[in-house]
Amino acid sequence: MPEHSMPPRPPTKEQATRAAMIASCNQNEVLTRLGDKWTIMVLLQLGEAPDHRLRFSALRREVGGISQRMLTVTLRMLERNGLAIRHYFAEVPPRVEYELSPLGHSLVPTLENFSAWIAANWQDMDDARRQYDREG
Amino acid sequence: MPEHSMPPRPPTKEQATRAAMIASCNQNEVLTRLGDKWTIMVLLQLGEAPDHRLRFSALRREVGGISQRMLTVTLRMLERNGLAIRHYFAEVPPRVEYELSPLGHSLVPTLENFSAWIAANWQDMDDARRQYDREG
DNA sequence: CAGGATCCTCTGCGATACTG
DNA sequence: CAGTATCGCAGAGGATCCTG
Repeated sequence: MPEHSMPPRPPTKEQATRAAMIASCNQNEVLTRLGDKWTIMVLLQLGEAPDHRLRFSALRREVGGISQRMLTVTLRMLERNGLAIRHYFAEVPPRVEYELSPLGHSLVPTLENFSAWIAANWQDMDDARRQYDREG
Repeated sequence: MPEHSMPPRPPTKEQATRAAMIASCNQNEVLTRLGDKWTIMVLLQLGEAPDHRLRFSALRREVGGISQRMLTVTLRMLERNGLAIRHYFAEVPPRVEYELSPLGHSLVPTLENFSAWIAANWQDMDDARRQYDREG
């Protein structure tokens, strides 16, 4: 079964090929979830927002370049893992706000470190890259 | 052009669809490179190693679960971006050691934070996930 | 407005085989 | 030992169209 389409509410299978995934591999596993660029960007934006809270469209604008699909998927994943809370308002044009949970909020400082490092050092990386490429 | 095979020494094209990628988007760009799980794992392992230095096979063992191909690709990318230094010894069975550059080393503390956060909180994420899935 | 359903295109990455 | 070269496929993720 190709399994196209967006993940229906219970997103996907959780079992890897082997259930034998203890501590060390969990690190690895979790890194895979949290490490992708969209997740980090979304968490950072929520972290910066007033009340650590933004509605869908605002979040999408802030993150920039993310498709609606990926934002949905990313947010669903954050909600599922307890990092974000979804507030749904059954208004006439529906409004949905996403808020960092305390757990999610506790991750923000680390991500901001990461972000700051990049801001401070991407030039150096760029230079190194250009030199590497020139040398062939 | 399908472009299979491993990236020849100058790894790949660097230009995105638009060259118009200034500051904010660079963040995004860099996150894509550094954010993947293998890169982080490799940097962490090198950071922990004596002299921040390990040979290829040792590194592969430490990281665990990484294919030889991905380790090569990851290391090449770290070298290209000035985060790691490749030391080649033209011995009879060749030996290659990878060492963190000062730049690469400066990133390690942040990654260790990340790692520590995961170790401290993956249980909570797990619980949240199970509950989310139960509720459907 | 928020997001589900589809379709379709890349590419990440493992498996495998070969070399200096 | 530390790669390089290929093949091949599952899955990530964009573009679109459609609703409550």
